[in-house]
Amino acid sequence: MKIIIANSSPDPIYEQISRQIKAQIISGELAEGEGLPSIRKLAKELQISVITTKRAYEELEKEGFIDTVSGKGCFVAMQNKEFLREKKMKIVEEKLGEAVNEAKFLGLNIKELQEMLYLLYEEDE
Amino acid sequence: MKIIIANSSPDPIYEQISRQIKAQIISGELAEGEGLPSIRKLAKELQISVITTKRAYEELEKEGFIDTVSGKGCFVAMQNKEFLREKKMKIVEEKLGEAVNEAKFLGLNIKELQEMLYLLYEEDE
DNA sequence: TATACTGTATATGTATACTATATACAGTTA
DNA sequence: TAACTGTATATAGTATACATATACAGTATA
Repeated sequence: MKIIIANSSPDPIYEQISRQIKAQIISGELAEGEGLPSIRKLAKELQISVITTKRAYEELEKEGFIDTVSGKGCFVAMQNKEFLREKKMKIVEEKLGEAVNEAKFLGLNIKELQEMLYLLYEEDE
Repeated sequence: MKIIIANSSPDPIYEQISRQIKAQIISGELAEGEGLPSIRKLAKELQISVITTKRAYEELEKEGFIDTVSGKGCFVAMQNKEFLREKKMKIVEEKLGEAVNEAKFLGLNIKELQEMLYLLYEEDE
């Protein structure tokens, strides 16, 4: 498994790790049921503390991307497509909700908002 | 000018102030060119430090809602409607942009996003 | 010009949250 | 038992955010 830590990045190490693993799960690069490196192994490889890798894995577990079994290891969760989809929706919904609240406060109507969304989406295709 | 500070609120004082003033400017309750209470006067009234009111005003100036003139005071900015609109758009765009990035990363298409947006907007009407 | 207002700049205290850690503990397998 | 897994607790360093006092500088006007 490839993980790259940039010390120059403003993002915390544990987040860099969990983000990269999450991306690999979503893209299918990491298959369902596949085992992840143990927190110790990964920590050694990346020259960081066990606690930090643990925290990265914790994030992933909280979001349902992996299952972790004490004494055995961490594994990519079996996720039926629908469940994964729900999870994605929820993440985006949160962000979108903030935008909507702001828009309402500022008096933008739904049409304006939709147009804006469309433009932003097409922007860098 | 009415400003209410809730010590129970998790939001910092300066933000409570700037948010309320911003709302009053947007709603027209505070007219263009109208003078705001001086940072000292407001600070005394709210029983807080001058620096805190100053900070609230700074926020407002950064966003273009007020103009502040050293030695004279702070005034609601002259804002042609178009300019105000642009500003609103920019604020919302930022939030919306985050949502779009997340959506793309997660592989949601524009149609799904638009639907989600619509539902969120209609939600609490 | 003196006075009484305006906003400004600097240095400081405090609290809180975040990141990362060491180390001792507990489960699993062979 | 040995060698691997993850877990829990206590701790330290750092960064950031919030609010402050106080000394400074611009402006108006009596």
